[in-house]
Amino acid sequence: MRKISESTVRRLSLYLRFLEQFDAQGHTTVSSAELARRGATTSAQVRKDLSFFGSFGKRGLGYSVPQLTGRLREILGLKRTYRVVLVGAGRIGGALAQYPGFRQRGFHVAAIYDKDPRKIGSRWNGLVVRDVRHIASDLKKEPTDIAILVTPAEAAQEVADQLVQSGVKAILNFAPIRLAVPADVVVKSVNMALELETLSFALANR
Amino acid sequence: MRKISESTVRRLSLYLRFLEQFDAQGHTTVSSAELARRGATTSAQVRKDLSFFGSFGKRGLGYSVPQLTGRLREILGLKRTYRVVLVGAGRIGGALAQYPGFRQRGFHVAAIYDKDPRKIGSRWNGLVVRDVRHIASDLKKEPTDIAILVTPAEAAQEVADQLVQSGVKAILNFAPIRLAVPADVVVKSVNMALELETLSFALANR
DNA sequence: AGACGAAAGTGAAAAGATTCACAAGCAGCT
DNA sequence: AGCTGCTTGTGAATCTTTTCACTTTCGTCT
Repeated sequence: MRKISESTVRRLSLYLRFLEQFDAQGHTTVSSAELARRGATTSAQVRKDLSFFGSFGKRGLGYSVPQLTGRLREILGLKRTYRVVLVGAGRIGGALAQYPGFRQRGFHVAAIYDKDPRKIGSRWNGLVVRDVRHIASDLKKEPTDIAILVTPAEAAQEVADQLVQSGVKAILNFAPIRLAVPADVVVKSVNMALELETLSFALANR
Repeated sequence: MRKISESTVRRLSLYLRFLEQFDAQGHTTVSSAELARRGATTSAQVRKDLSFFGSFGKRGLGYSVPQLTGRLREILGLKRTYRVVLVGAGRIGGALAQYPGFRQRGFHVAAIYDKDPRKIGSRWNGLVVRDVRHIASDLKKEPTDIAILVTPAEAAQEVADQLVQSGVKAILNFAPIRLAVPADVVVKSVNMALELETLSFALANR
C-alpha cells in the first residue's frame, strides 16, 4: 500500500469518533465540511485523507454515516477485537488496565504482568497480576498482537524482547526509552512528561 | 520569535532527556550524531533543531553536555517550576497525580478537584480532593499556569471554561473532546485509545 | 607553525503535507 | 429534460519539514 502519514491516520481515528457522535445525534449523512469543523481542520483535508483509501462519498450529498463508519473501522483495523497484555502493574498500568476507552474500541486487556513479588497475585479489576516470567508460556497458549508496556525504563527493553519473542507485533510504550525491535514490530511511544513540556515551551515562548 | 514546529519542540524535549543520560554516564561533551542515534533521527536534524535558537556547539568537538542541558531547559521553559492543578480524580487522574515523572521535571501537582461528592475529601498521595466549585477561589489565591483535565467528555468544556476564567494558560486535556478556549490559552490533547488505533492501523496495513 | 581530522552551522535541494480551485456528479425542482 | 445548488474527488500550487552537501572552526599531533 502507498505510504500513509501518521497524521492522516490520527485524523481518520478522529473522524471515526465524530461519525459516532453524528450517528448518536441521528444524522445519516455528513459532509467533509462538517467533519472538518469538529476536527479543527479543513474540508479539503478530510477529503484528501479519505481519498487515499477510495471514494466513499456522494457528490452533492456527502458521506453516509454508517457506511463511512464501517469503512473507517475497516481501514483502521477495528473490525476485530484485539487481545492486549499489559506489563507493569504500577499506578499508571493499573489505571490503563481499567480504562474503559480501550474496551469500547475493541482492545481487551486480557492479562497484567509484573516482576515485583508484592504485586504478583494482586487483583486489578478482576485480573490477577501474573509474574512476567509467564509471558512466554502464556502467549504461546493465547497469541497476542498488542502489548502495553508500563515498566520503569530499566526493565523495558528486556520485557520488550520477551514480548517480541512471544509473537507480539505492536507495543504501546510508556517507558521513557526508545525500544529496539525487529522491523516488523510497531512501537508507539507515549510520554506524559514530554506532553507537559510542549506546554511549558508554549508558555515560555509567547 | 520565528515559528517553531511541534515536532522540533518534541525532539528538543527528547534531546534534553538524552543529555541527562549522557551526563549520568559521565560524558561532558556530545556530538549531534550521538544525540541523533538515541533519538532515531539524523545529525543534521539535531543541528537544525538547535540552530533555530542559536549556536551552542563547538566545531570539531560537539556540544558541552551541561551547557546544552541548560540552554534546552531554558528554551523549553523548564528553568522554573510549575504549579499544576488536576481536575478529575478518577483512576487515570489519580495515577497522573502521583506520576513521579512530572515532579522530576518541575511540574508540581498542587491540587486535585472533582465534582463527585464521594471523591471529595478523599486523599490521593497526600492531596485532599477538593470540590470543583473551589477552583475559582483557590486559583485566585494561588495563581496556576497549567491544568491537567481528566474529566469525562461531558464535563470537560465547563471545567475548561472555569480554569481559563481563573487564569490557567495551558491545559493538558485527556477528555476525548476538542476544547474551545481563547487564543492565548494552549491546549494539548492526549488520547490513549487513539494511540492504540494507530497501532491497529499499522497491523492491519502491512 | 602547519596539516589533519572531527564536527558544527547553514544555504540549497528534496521530500512531504496541506491548501487551493475547479471539473464532475448527484438530488431535487420546475 | 434541463437547470440549480451542493459537495465530492483530485491535479496543481503552496507551504513546511527534512535531508544534503559544503564551508567554517576547533583541537591535536607532528
